[in-house]
Amino acid sequence: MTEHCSHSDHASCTLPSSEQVANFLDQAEVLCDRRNLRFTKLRKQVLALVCKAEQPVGAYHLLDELRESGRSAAPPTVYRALDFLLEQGLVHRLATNNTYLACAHPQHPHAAVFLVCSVCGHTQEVHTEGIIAELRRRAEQFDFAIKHASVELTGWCGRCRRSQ
Amino acid sequence: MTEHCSHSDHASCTLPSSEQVANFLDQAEVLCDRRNLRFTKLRKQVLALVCKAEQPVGAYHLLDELRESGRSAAPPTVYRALDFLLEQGLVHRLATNNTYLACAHPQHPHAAVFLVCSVCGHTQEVHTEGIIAELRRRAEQFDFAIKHASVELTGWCGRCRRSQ
DNA sequence: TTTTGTTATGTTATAATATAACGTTATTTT
DNA sequence: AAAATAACGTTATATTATAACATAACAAAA
Repeated sequence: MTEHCSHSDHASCTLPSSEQVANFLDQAEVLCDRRNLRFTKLRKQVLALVCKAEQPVGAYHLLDELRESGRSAAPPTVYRALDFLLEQGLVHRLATNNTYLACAHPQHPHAAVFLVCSVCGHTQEVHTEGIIAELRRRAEQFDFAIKHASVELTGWCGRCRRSQ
Repeated sequence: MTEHCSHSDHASCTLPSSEQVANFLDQAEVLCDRRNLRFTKLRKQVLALVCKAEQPVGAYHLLDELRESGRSAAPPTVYRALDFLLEQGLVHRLATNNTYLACAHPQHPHAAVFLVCSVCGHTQEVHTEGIIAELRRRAEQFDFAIKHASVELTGWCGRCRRSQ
């Protein structure tokens, strides 16, 4: 698992080129091995589907894809796999639209900020530790210890704004 | 509608004392009048229910309460009222747990940060314009214009932390 | 290397959350 | 008063997620 993001803009690293997907899956396998967890065929397949999607996907979309692949699958099939991947920090869940996307930086646990375009659906994971640290400080002032930060910013991406 | 919060800690102003609820409903009515919108009996009743709840409530809980009050109600009844109240900034929706709570400061549109205790459910609206402004700046760096910020911090409140 | 325990998955059913569609009532405007 | 608009009633259904229990796969111990 690489430690640093090679992108200049600090946006999502999980672009769906097949090479990147394959690399990401390999890294996920290493990560699970190190944690003595089973990166089963199902989990790998679900992660691959999430990973190669251009945009965050819904659970039932993944379910359809699993079925199309020939596998017998029901809702618990996909939710259980997603739960595992969420716990391991390999995917994120967007609460505002009930979708899942591959984590850009599974190597170290992190809270992330998501920019969700309400027009085209394009979603970008931005990792700004500064923001999260500031939120943590503010929460502490209220005697509150953050376990999970859901920061989802919905609006218009530049592309959609310019094309009206 | 008062312009400034009287609390020292900048937490939620909507505590469920009946006096405060009545005051809040009056303010909501004034706000709707000024906007030439109808603060109907249903909308008032739903806002009252949200407002007097000690914690954020689910839509179907509100539905039950409407029915208990003798009114004929179905899911659209409550969702339509909630949609209106959301649009007017009188209530917020928490995406992480599908609940609704009265807005602490409906007088001016604002994005808020929520501290949600995963143990006792206690939820606090914190209004830190600094955080939201900073998020907006960060988003701008990505050519992104925020329409809505969902910032929900889940964790342990001091009370639950101290009692383990 | 069977036995045993644990983890993961299959399967059916159902819970929980939310909206579509269309008819009726109430309110506002003309 | 008539027409237009907005709100609400009602039925049905879509969407998202979990409960519960059986079977299979894997790991650890004997």
